[in-house]
Amino acid sequence: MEVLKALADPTRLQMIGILKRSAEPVCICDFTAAFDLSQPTLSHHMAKLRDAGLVDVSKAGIWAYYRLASHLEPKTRALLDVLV
Amino acid sequence: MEVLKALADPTRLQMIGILKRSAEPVCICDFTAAFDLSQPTLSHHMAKLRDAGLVDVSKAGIWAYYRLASHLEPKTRALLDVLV
DNA sequence: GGGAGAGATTGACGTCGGTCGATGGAAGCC
DNA sequence: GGCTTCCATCGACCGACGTCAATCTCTCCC
Repeated sequence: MEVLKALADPTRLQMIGILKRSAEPVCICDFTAAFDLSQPTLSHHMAKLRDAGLVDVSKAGIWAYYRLASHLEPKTRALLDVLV
Repeated sequence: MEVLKALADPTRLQMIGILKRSAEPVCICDFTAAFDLSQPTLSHHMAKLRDAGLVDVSKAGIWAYYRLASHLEPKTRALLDVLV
């Protein structure tokens, strides 16, 4: 349910799509370059995805690298396979 | 996307679940009995589902019978199979 | 025609959510 | 230490959403 709400936003769905298609973790700075939205807004969206358990974050020095959560529930994974 | 927003509400997701599990069309009066929400609220939710193309409605005299839309996109059908 | 019942629509209210600017905090570099 | 850069958080604004009471529309039946 919280997952569903997190995905029911165009920006976040696009974010998840990028993360799903990317083998490498992606830093916020890449999203700010791609999305024509302010950095706080993207950070807010990423927090929603994080709270929903959809992404994992790892900080490396100054940068924060996000990737699709490694251990998703089968139901959630099926959802992502349908959506993105 | 609009489908996703329509499903990202507990009441509407439950409604869709009822319709998906029911072989017979369901009238609004059945929902008002089941949901402890006012009739206008349920009508409003049903309108959202209708606008998203998720349900079909057929009026029979006084009653309005709803059922899962007969021709759903494969993607949408897969979504429902995962969610409900 | 007139009354009754089912459902849709309207108007209003409170809350939630997306967005931004400003600020805060941590890490690296001079 | 001081500066810069990246990211998170805060405060505020505004539009969207869920909810209800009241009203409207339509159909059926007397």
